[in-house]
Amino acid sequence: MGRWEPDARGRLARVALELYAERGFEQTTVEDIAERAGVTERTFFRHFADKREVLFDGSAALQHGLVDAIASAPAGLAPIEVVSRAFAHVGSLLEERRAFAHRRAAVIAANPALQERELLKMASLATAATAALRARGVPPSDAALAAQAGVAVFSLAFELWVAGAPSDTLATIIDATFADLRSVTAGVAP
Amino acid sequence: MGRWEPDARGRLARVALELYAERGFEQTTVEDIAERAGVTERTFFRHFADKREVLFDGSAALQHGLVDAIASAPAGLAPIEVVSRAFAHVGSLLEERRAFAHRRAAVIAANPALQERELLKMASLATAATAALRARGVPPSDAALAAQAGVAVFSLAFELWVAGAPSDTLATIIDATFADLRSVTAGVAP
DNA sequence: GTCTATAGTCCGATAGAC
DNA sequence: GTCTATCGGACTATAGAC
Repeated sequence: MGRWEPDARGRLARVALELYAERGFEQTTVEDIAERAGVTERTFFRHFADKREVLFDGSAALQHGLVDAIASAPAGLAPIEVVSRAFAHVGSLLEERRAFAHRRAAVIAANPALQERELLKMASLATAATAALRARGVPPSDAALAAQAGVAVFSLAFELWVAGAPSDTLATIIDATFADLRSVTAGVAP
Repeated sequence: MGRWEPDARGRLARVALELYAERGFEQTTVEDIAERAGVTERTFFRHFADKREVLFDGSAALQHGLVDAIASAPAGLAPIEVVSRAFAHVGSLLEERRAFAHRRAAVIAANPALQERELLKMASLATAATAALRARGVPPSDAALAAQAGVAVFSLAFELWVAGAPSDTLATIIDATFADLRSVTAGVAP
């Protein structure tokens, strides 16, 4: 057995969410997190660039899932349809972590500094989606608009999912929200 | 004549943009800004909540302009049309501060921490637009989608404006981008 | 206007895994 | 030996408290 407990990174991420939920983000110091995870403050900062980033450890995987789904969509689909299917796929991935996603969303909703970081991750998602669409041959401005629209729909659908009945799946809500967006941008009542 | 030079707030905002442009956001301390503006560090934090906020002093006025434009739009317009006109109006306001807006955009583009704050302001704009639409009787989910779509279009159009030819006005680009969004979400090539 | 807690960086040292 | 993860301490700037 080694000198240290394994998976310091995972422990830090779990403990941070716990403490942010218990006493709030600002009332929690990095030292508190490190202590409960059984490491030093210094170790926290080696794994995470700052105090917020610890809540966004899964966002790179999510982005990869989205990009892969866009890249592997059937040829000939309209860009908005590609994006719609890709986000629905990502939504189904999140469904498996429903309890975690809800707890995390509550913590983020309670603090503007964390919302800022979440918005940055969403913007990064949009940039990655734009690039993936362009790689399929979609013209730059179409790609950017489809990607931005997709992120807007995803964010809204995620809110509805968290607030709504447990019976509705995220993927279903995403599909419905894309349909609503089409009606709204067409200028007619859904 | 008073004991202090007037408009410390305005001086701080101008000096901060200057210094962030000269040597970068992170390489500038609040003390640097306060010193060049002829006040103490303490005074800076009395006017601005943090080092980033000093670049977003005009965002409340922008939000009011948007909300007013939504509230005063002709009755009977489709929500997306209300939003489109309101953002075009806001765009025409920015046109008068073109040089400033471009310098500010360059500084923000150079630093992720500033991008985060900008994204939060955009999210706040979307929330305010959603509320203004609901006040007109637009159903909640339509209002949120139209507002989010509007912010996405505005952000994209702003980027194009900054990157593009000086002859194109922001309002014109916004109108064109809204038209593109309609095509893209309808699933056809623009 | 002063004082202080906390975030975040930089340096080097150490201990296990391969 | 090399690579990687930990720890310790000193240090600056932000931001809030008094």
